[in-house]
Amino acid sequence: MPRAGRKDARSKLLDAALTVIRTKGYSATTVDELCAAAGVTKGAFFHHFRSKDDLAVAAADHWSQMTGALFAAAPYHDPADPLDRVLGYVDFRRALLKGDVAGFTCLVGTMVQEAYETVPAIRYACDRSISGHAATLEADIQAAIDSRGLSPDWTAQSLALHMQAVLQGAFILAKAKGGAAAAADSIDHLRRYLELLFRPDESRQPD
Amino acid sequence: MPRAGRKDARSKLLDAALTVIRTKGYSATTVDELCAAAGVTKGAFFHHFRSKDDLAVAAADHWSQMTGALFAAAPYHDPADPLDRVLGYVDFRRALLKGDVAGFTCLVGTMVQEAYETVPAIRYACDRSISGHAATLEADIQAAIDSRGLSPDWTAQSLALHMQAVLQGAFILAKAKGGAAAAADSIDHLRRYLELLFRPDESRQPD
DNA sequence: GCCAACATACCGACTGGTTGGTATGTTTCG
DNA sequence: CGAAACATACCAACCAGTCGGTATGTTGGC
Repeated sequence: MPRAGRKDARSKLLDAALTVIRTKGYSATTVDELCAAAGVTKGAFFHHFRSKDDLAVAAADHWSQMTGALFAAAPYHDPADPLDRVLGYVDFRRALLKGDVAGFTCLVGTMVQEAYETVPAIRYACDRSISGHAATLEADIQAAIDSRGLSPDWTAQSLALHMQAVLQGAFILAKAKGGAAAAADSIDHLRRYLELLFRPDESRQPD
Repeated sequence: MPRAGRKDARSKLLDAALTVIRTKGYSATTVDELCAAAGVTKGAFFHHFRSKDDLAVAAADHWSQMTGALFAAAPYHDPADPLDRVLGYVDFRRALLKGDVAGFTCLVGTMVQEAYETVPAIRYACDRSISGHAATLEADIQAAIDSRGLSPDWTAQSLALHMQAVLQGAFILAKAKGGAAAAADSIDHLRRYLELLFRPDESRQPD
């Protein structure tokens, strides 16, 4: 166990991986670069990870933990109405679109694009991260369905995944356009969709 | 000018780039690999392209041309009601989700994720491709707005881009899950959103 | 009609730097 | 001490890009 308080090489490498890989992509990121960004040597890298791909899997799991803690502590869980919790989640995601593009985009969305076919272990880790995060929304979505007596022809799970798809697509727009504006617009459309699904009357526009 | 009928090295390299890069990602794709897939030599590669990045830009433009022709010739332009044309586009995109994941995912969405920060020229080319394609939907969306006398607080352009975001996000889901099912569900949600936006009455579910 | 001059398309061996990974110390801590 | 946590030195494979050369037109002057 490393000394508490001071970060060990493994943690520094994982933290460095989050920023470097989100900036340059996975394949273009070299082990030396990762070591330099983390302030450790190559020996430390291969002491903690068997290979670069092995670090990618660990980084995806680390990402799941970091984001899991962030969303678990976020205030959107507070409202009594489950729909407000779901909409609060969307608002929370939208509010995260600040600063550099690399700062708010998704590690696993980036990595799975490059490695889905060539490195199955990375694909599995990214799927775990995305699907696991989506699953945290399912209960609130289902409660919103039940509270309004709806019986839709879609599932809470598919809507939760769709929300992730919109976010991932918004990140691609942000990368292509070099800014968050289009991504924010897309998240606004997602919010509007949820309003229309669950509050068709109130959200109808006047003639 | 190359002999008509026989493909020249440049075209073969661009065609090979579409499949290889979509399968392995841009950075992980080597020039030698591209040459092997195209059946040409390295000399031919650097005769036609100054660098690997130069080919990426040309491949993005080639992608725009190929997909532009595909969508221009598609039957979703036929309906008289502009909303039906927009919905027809979504149905057409959904119907394209067949075969291998690499076969239906997007070249420029893949490339921009890796190169948005490091190679500006590639980012511009990918933005041109995505935004140019989205622009082909704007007129129909605007006509659908006008035909129903709506005055929404969103623009036709933002909705067209949102549709691209959903598609790009759906591709990421497909890559993470190793199949098209989740992507198809997401596109279904996009279609439902459009129905709710433009036909709130008819698409209301019965109590 | 003919040939020199030039242009385009392509070939493939070669290079110099880079990359993931290894082998072998050294330090730190219980 | 002994093992885990690093550090240093090194390597073989690989990779983008180069370069001299060939084959096949194309153009223009006489």
